[in-house]
Formats: sequence, C-alpha cells, structure tokens
Amino acid sequence: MPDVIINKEVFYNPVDFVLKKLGGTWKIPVLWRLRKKTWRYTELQKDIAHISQKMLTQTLKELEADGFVLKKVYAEVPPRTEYSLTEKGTKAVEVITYLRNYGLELMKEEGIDYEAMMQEEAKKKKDK
Amino acid sequence: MPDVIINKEVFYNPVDFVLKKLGGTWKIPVLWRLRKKTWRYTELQKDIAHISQKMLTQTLKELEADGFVLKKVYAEVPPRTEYSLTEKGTKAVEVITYLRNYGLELMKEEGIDYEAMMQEEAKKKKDK
DNA sequence: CTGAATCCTCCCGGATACTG
DNA sequence: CAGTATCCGGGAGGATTCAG
Repeated sequence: MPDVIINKEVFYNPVDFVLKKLGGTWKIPVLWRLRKKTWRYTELQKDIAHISQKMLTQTLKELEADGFVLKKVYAEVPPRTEYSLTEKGTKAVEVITYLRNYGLELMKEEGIDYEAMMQEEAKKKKDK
Repeated sequence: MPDVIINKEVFYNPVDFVLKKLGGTWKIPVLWRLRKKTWRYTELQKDIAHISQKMLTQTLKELEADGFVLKKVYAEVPPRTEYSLTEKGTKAVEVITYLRNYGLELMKEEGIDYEAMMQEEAKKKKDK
C-alpha cells in the first residue's frame, strides 16, 4: 500500500478515493434526491432534514466541482438555481443504489425494516 | 428522511448505515487483506502502511463485534491470534470490490493509473 | 431566494508509554 | 506477540450573522 497523493490529498486505496468524493454526511442524500429530477436549492433544504444551509451549499459546490452535478442559475428576481445530475453523477447514483441495497440487507439482518419505517414517516407527514 | 436511531446511533439512510459499519480509514484495508487468507495481527500491522497499533486493534475489534471477522486466539507462548472473514465479511468484500472498481474508473478519468503506481511500488520494495 | 463568513464543538485517529 | 491506556491536534459539520 503506497502513499498516493493527488492534489495534496492522501488516500490509501481506490475505495478511499470514492469515499473522499461521495463520503461525508450529505453528498449521498443530495445525489439520491437528484436521481429523478431537477431540484431547487430551497427544495433540497426543505426536504433533507437537519441539513444546515452551510453544509448544503458546501456539498453542492463540491459535487459541482467534481462533475457530479450541474448548476443552472436563472437571472431572475428573486434568483432561482436548479441542480441536476451530470452523466458522471448518474453513474454515481448507480453505485449509491448498489450500496443502498446492501445497506437494506444489513439492516434487515439486524431486524430493522427501513422501508416500513419510511412509510410510517410518510403517513405522519400526511396527517399534519 | 426520518431520524433513524438504533443503538444510540443516528443515521439518515441505508448507505449511511453501511458506512458506519465499513467506513473510516482502516476497515477496508483490513477486510481487503483478509479476502484470500487468514492473517495474524503482526502481519497485518506490517503490511498496512501507516496504521497505528491502536487503530488496528480498534478496527479488528469492531469488525469482529459486527460479525465481519472471526478472531481465533491460540493459547501459546508467545500468543498467536489469527483473523479471518466470516460469511458476512465475505459478502462485505464483494461490495468493497464493486466500490473499488468504481474507484479505479474514477481515478482513470482523472488520469491516475493506480495499478501502474502499485507496480512501481512493488518494484521499489523488491529492490531494497 | 441563494448564498458567504465566522466562530465553535465534537470526535476520529496519531503519538507515546505500559502490560500479560 | 498482541494488545491497553492516555493525551492531544485537526477537520467535519452546527449555529449564527450578513449580503446580493
């Protein structure tokens, strides 16, 4: 295992490389939402519970810089910004989907039925 | 996205769940080495560059507790301990392999030929 | 509405010393 | 040989305030 240093970042293996790009708490929730459609900044902020404004901005900026996400700014008042997946981002979502399925398996092994929990949550939301 | 709390750990999605199990700097390098054979503690320590004794112990302990790794202690003097993959661990390595291949792709896109770099390193080692 | 700029907290992982 | 125990720094991410 060598020391691989690129752009002043040290990483030890290809998986590490992926996790430096897609890891952290917020990249995945954002990419996951973008998988089907374009989202506005505020929509994302409302939909992703607990994300701070700082982390949403930072996450989107990094995803854009790494070529996973496309940012479109409309010169309107008030301003509108839309985010969508690039081709590279679409590929990343495939990987995330794979990882997600494995996650669901692992959770099931521990007796956690994630999808049932999600439905519960959705119902609560509706009741409000 | 609900707040899912299990064993006092909060996580936001199934991918997060996986990364809580396999994430961090050292779980993957360890599991990767165990994929083909059993390793002793000291062998792992020698082979994984930069890993501290603390992190190796901690990593192995967590992997064992999560059921990915089997620990076998031989009551000899000096003591001998061997680590191997469980069935669950073998499944995890499949996921890691998938992730690793994606990592290699990403690196190639950025003009990084990881496998060539590895061969360079191997040659250097031999020369010494 | 879509950010930028600061300050602060927590915890992962490193360094070092000790043990059965 | 295979660990424990302790102390410590840095960076990810939260809270708050300001701006175009």
